[in-house]
Amino acid sequence: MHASFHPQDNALIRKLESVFALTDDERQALDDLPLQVMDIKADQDIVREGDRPSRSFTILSGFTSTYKVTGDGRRQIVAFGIAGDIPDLQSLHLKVLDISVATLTPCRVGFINHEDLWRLCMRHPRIAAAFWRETLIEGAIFREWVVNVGRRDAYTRMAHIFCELLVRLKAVGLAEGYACNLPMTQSEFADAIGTSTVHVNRVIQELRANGLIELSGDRLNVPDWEKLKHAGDFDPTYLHLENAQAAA
Amino acid sequence: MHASFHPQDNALIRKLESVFALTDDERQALDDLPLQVMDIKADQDIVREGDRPSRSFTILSGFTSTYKVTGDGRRQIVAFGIAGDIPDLQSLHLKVLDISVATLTPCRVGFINHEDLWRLCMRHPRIAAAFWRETLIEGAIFREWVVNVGRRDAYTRMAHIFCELLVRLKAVGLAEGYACNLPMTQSEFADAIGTSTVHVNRVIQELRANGLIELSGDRLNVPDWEKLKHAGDFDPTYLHLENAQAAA
DNA sequence: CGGTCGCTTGAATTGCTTCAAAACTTGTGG
DNA sequence: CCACAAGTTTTGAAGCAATTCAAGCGACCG
Repeated sequence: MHASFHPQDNALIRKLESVFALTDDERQALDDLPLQVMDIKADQDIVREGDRPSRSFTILSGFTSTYKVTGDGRRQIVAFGIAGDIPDLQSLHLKVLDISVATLTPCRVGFINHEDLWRLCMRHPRIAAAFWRETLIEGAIFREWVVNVGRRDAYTRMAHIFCELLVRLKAVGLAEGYACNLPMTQSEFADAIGTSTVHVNRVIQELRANGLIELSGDRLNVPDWEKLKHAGDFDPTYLHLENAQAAA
Repeated sequence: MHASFHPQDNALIRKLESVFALTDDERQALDDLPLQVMDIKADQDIVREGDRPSRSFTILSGFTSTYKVTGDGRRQIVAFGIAGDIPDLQSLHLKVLDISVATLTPCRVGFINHEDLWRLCMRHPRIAAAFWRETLIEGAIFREWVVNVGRRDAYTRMAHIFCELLVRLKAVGLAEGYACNLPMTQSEFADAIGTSTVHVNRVIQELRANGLIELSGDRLNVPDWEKLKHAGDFDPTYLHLENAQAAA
């Protein structure tokens, strides 16, 4: 374990605590969970499609992308990972990974052996249920992305992604009001919304010109949340957040 | 419960049995699971976005579509349901439904109270794990659909969907060789691959002209599986089938 | 200070949409 | 058993959203 890491830095535990009140027993079990903490630089694959991992990892800090590559080499990002997420939790049940996960920024991640995860789930059914629930929410986000890419134009799609990221970051305390850090490049956004980089650029400029976003460098600010929500056809229900005001 | 229904008709139990060998105890618990069997005619919503169901349902026979509708009324189908599936199992953990499920054909479905499902999961952790696993595979399919809609052209997309449906139907014994029943209309396929109905029609004709599919009425036949797989950029890994030959 | 990476702009091209209408299929009631 | 209605498939033509290619600009970094 990394010398300077303490359980209270674990965004995953903080997230679980926000869903339901942990008993002392559960809290202890989570604190005791062996975590191999590792710092990874930006633009590195953490796991790759085809891997058969014996452990999963939680994001302690930083941003990741979950992606697949088509036969002719086109990349599609299917999810962004933020602090508290376990992007490859599925590998606990599904032996072969069908996705790759890469860092978008330098990341601190905590690897957890599947063996330890299993033990935790068996002894603490409510924690098992919470993990299951997390994977179900992840699934709900995938569904919304299918809709986004399948039935919305590029302008709406881009606005939708901004909405989703802001709300998710808010929910884990990584947004200040209607502003947050977004380290993705336009080319990464393009791979997420299924368009070309050039078109993402034009659409972002349009959003800017319409006063819906202020985006410079890594910083996003949303001057009029209701307008952006409307432009992005965004309804946060699918994120299944408990504290609904985070989704306001 | 419907008079003429017997547990051995339950495609869900057959599917679980194909994943791992059930103990007598588990088998008994599944057979005893109270199931409210219902026959539903074609093109009916079974559950709707926004519902807060106290039960889930398994498809005993027939086909369903899982869909969402955008603000401007465009429909996107995010999944097709076949016998053995539990399209709204997520509602066990997520109170508000973020999707609607409709019948594509007349369907026989079995409703299971969440209460009973919870009891089953608590007493039989391996069954709970199998259900969790099913939802994870569903998630893997959503991811592949994001890639399909985001990064493949309409011709490839259509071929991909045919591949996926054939393999899934094969896995539950609903295909004969490389042929199966596909009751979806071209307009439903369009909503699944995120294009217009007109374009689906042209693409299907192209697939036909290239000898990749024979499709008439509800019947699909694939004369050259390898060619269709290649045309659809299809790799069945993401379906996570245990008996790999089903995916050959 | 030169090289790499990300952002921006313009112009030509294209895959797909939209609109419109005809041909075919299926189910229903007289 | 035929006739009609309703839904589905097919075809053509015009239009557009987004792509591709190409080049210039700016910022950061070794």
